Order: sequence, then C-alpha cells, then structure tokens
Amino acid sequence: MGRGTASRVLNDSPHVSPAARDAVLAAVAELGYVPNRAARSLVTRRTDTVVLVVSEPEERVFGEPYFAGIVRGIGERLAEAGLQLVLTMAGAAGGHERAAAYLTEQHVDGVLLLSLHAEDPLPSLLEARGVPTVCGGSPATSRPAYLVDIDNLAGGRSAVDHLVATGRRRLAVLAGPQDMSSGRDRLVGALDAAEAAGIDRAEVAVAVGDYSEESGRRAMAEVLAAGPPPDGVFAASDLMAVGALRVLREAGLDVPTDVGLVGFDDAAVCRHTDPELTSVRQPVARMGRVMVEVLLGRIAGREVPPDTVLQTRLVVRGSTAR
Amino acid sequence: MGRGTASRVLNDSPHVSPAARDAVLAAVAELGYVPNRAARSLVTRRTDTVVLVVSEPEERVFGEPYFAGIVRGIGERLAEAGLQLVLTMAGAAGGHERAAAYLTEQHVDGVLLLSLHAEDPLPSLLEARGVPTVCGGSPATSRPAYLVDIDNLAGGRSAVDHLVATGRRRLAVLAGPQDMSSGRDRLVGALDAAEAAGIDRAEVAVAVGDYSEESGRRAMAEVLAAGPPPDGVFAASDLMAVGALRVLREAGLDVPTDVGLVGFDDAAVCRHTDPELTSVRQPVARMGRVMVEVLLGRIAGREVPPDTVLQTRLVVRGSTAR
DNA sequence: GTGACGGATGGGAGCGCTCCCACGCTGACG
DNA sequence: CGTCAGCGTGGGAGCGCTCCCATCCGTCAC
Repeated sequence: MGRGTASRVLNDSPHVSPAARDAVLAAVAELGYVPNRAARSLVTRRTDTVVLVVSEPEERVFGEPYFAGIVRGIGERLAEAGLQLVLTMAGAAGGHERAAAYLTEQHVDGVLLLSLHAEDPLPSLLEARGVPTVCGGSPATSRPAYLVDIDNLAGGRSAVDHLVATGRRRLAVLAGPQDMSSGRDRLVGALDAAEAAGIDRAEVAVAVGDYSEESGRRAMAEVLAAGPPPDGVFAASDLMAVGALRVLREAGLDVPTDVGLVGFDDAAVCRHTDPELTSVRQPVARMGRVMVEVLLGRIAGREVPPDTVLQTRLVVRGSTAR
Repeated sequence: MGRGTASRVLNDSPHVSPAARDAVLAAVAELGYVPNRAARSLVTRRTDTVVLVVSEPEERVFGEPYFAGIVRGIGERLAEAGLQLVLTMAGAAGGHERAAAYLTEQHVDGVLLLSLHAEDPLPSLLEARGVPTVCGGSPATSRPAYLVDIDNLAGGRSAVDHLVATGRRRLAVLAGPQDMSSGRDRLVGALDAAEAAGIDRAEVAVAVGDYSEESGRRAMAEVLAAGPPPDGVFAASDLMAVGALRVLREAGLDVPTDVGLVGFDDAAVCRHTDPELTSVRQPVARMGRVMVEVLLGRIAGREVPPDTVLQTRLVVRGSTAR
C-alpha cells in the first residue's frame, strides 16, 4: 500500500476503494499514526489556523464581556469550519512586533483584528504581506479594507433618543476612546440625537474614558465636578455605566429618579446592578461569526463584501424608568 | 552565498564571518524574506509554540479574573522565552476531541492544562503521546504527573481562622466544584480550621457551587433556606462571594455586622463591592509563570520538580470588620 | 477474443528548511 | 617552505507530506 493511497484516505479524497480505505484506517488505528502538520502545511501552504489579535492588554481582554462574546462567536464558527483559533493579545509592549513576526511567518491562513486603535500598523502590514485580514471595528482615522462593525452611530442615537423620550434634557455622555471609531461614533450619534431633540450640542456634557469601569468612574466624577448634575447619562460601555452608577450614588443622586442611565453592550452585568441597567445591545457573538465568514471567503478567494454593519437594539431596564 | 550560510545567520549560530552576516541581512531586508515556519518545524521538530487548554466554556474563561491573571503570567514568561501562546477553550461540546487532535499533530512543543475536572482524559493522552504537559490545579481524583498548584488547604484554613478570630462561630462554606482539588481542598481546609476552633464539622453549613457569581447566589440562598443564618461565610471564589453578598443583603443581613464574608482570589472586584471584600489572595500571575518555567524545563529535557505549591495570603478588608 | 476506457494504485518529485560533511583558505608551527 | 589545524563556506541529504503522472487491472463494447 503506497503513501499516495494512505494520503488519499486521510484527506478523504475520492477514488479509493473501500478495501484500501479500511486497511489504511486499521493501520492508522493500530500504529497510532498522526499526520505531521508541518509537513502537510509545507506542501499545501495552508495551516488551517486563524489568529485573532486583540490590541489590548490581557486584563482588558479578560475583563470586558465584549471580548468574551466576540471570541465565542469566532470560536463557534471556526470550529464548524474545522479551523483552529490562536488568540493573541498584543496590548503589552513589544506585543505588536512579536505578533507581526508570527503572523507573517506563514503559519496562519488568515488574521482577525480586534480593537484597533489609531495608527495601528498591523492591517497594512498584513495586507502587504498578502495575509487575508478582517477587522472588527476600525480605528478613528483610517478604514480597514475588510471591516465588520456594528452601527455605533445608530446605537448612540438610540440611547439618547430614549433618555430624551423619558423626559431627560440635561444630558451627559461618558464617551469611549476617541481613537477608535466605536468610541467616536457613539458620541457623535448621541450628540446628533440630542440636537435632533432640540438640545444644543455644546450643552451636552462630555467626558472621555476607555470603556473600563474605572474610567467610567473618573468620567462621571469629571462631569459632576464641571457643572450642575445631568438628569440623563449615556455611558459608552456597560462597565463605564457601572462605574458611573457608583459615583452617582456616592454623590447622593438616585438612579433612575434623579438621573437616567444608559450603557452599551448589554452585558450580563446589566442585570446584576441595582437598578438593572438599560443598555444598547450589540450582537457580539454574531459579529464574531460574521468576521469569520468574511475571512473564510477571503481565504477561499471568494468575492466578499468589504463592509458589514450590524444593527444594535436598545434594551430598556430599570435605570431609565420613570 | 549558500543556503547554509544564510540559515546560520538567521539562527545566529557562531562561525559566520561579519561580512557574510551583513550580506545576508541586507538581502533579507531587501527581499522582505521571511522564513517558512512549517519547513523549519519539519526538520527541527520544534514549533516554538505552547498551547494553553482551559477546560471551561468561553464565558467562564473570560468572566473569571482568575484566568486573566494566569494567562498574564503565562504570556509574560513565554514572551521572554520567545515562544508563542495558543489559547484553547475546550469547554464546549467536542472541544476536547478537537483539542486533543490538534495537540497531538505535533505542532506544539508543550501543553499547559488549566481547570481540570475529574476524568479528564487529556493529561494521560498527552503523556502517552509524549507531549510535555504541565497542569495548573488538579482534578479531585487523580494527580497529574507535573503539577503547579496553590495551597488550597491552607487557603481555606486561613479564611475560616480569620472568621473565627473575629468572633464568628456559626459558619457556612460556599464551596467550589467538588470534582476539582481546588474546590475540595478549600472546603476541607475550612472544615479543618473550624474543627481546630472547636466547632463540629457537621455544624458548618455547606453548599456547593461552581465559582460563578450565579452559583454563589444559589449556594447562599440554599444555606439561608436550610437553617438559621450563619454569622460567618467563606465563599470559595470572589465571584461567589459577590453573589452571596447580594443575597445576604436582600435577606436583610448586614455585612459585616451580622455576617462576616470572606472570598477567594483577591480579584479586583474585591475593592469594588460595598463593603470591600476580605479575600484569600492567590498568586495567579506567578502561578502562570511557574507553569511555564516547569514546562520549559520539561521541553528542554531538564529535571524539574513534579509538584510546585504556591502559598496564599489573607487580605483583610471591610467585609469581616468588627 | 481484442481493444478501449476508466477507476484504483504506486511512487517520483519537490515543498523550504536545517544538519552535517567535505572542502578551501588562512595562519602558525616545525 | 611544507604541513597541519581550524574557521568559514557550499551544497547534498532528508524531514513527512501532497500532488500528479504512469501503470495496472477489471470491465464493457464490438
């Protein structure tokens, strides 16, 4: 029995007689044979491996529910396709160089990029190297070639629309990082909605954070220190909203009576706060799946849509009750 | 210039003249040459890649601060050694089979196993295949060949010692999963300490959870439903303590006045609760580093200690104040 | 009975790299 | 001046696999 036949069986290609197939499988079982992936990759030029690069430090990645959702979606879809996921956190110093080196050494079929900040060299570097790449979310200043994102503009709008609809007029926005389109768009959407409701953009108090709970606390404190307390607050992430909730309470303001509070993500934490948190749900798991879908298309050389935008949905809970 | 010389330069082996080295490096820079890792692996039989398998679903891994700490330690130490980390979550259905297949296909130099439950076939399978493996924590029933763990027995003891020292006598333990040694030992340690303080083991209320916040709520509710409320509660994880805190408050019991509460992990969340949470600190990042250290030793064929036990330290905060 | 056809099979070639051997050159020593 | 040691270098061999071509055998039509 030649190597050719064995190879055919293991890659279940046609034109193999049942007898030969059985013989090969029996031999494989008996010898505990496991094909050498390096050798296979060397000739097929594929690795059946996809890497996810998150440009944040480990603490952030593991602390924020947003990432868990995305990774789940990615992992599920990749498993269906029979591919392995390599997770890399390139937040720390030197992480980027190491990631770039790894990625270009031709042992991944494609790359998923998450949480891109401004001036990240990775997308263009990878494109230049010919590694198929799909981004989840984009930096504020540039637009990656293949992008899956949620409609942050509409999400921000829906949050403020709701605050206004429940009678709030003195608004504050605790914005996310302004070097990411998600941070910027949520803010812009919120301001658009305020304006549409007849509120001057300049009258909306804005403080910038980085999506973390700690930054939410800081931003909320900043807003309270700067002027009269708002009666409606939109935080760009649930974690920031949780931080804000604490600061508001410490300042003697009741949520939702004195202040309506809206978060973003619709993470599990929303149901654990008191009151429960109204939030803009983003379909994180689906976003992960779609990213993989687009990437698989690119790897296969198929024509794929360069941009995919997923919609958000407002989930109303106690923190904005009237 | 022959391939041999080029190879020598790229692997910076000695016996290369400076002139040849410069020439090679110049050529590399000019051509944008990147060595093919598959080809290298094929001949060296090394991949410079280590995989971390966490036997939990994604949600858990990303939700629990414990994992973030371990991964940080692992990532740091691995980066120092110039190795890549592949993160695999094998919690979902079929995850184990896929992981096992991947791991045995000879593209990882070693495996780190985390959160092993009883009857996990992975450790013995990998040993049989000759893949160097190091476990972080062990299942309740078996003992992996190479193990890095924290002293859960002493940790559980220190928690109850402290409760007793602050005058609590009616104790409850919200235990972790009993198919893991960490869950079992923390409970046993706690009961040992109770007994040492003259409290009958049988009088300590015990409810079992799985380290999650939700399970902490359930376990606390179970204890409250079963008899008179305790005045001292030891939860096997901080997340469980947070859940318990909520249930205690809803039951009209004040922490720390009516009930003293101790968690385990000393996660960031301890400082975010009200009152702040007394907790048993476990050196998670260091545990990650040590796991890598042992694994690197095994990969290099060095003699390494089969067992390493790291000590815990009680951090006292408001939740046990008197 | 013979020729043509098609599916199954065996094996050569080669993927890109490292390993190692052999060779050439230089410098020191007899 | 010849010889030998030793560093640098070039290139053959081979890692384990897939691809593809040539071959073989069984089948069917004429």
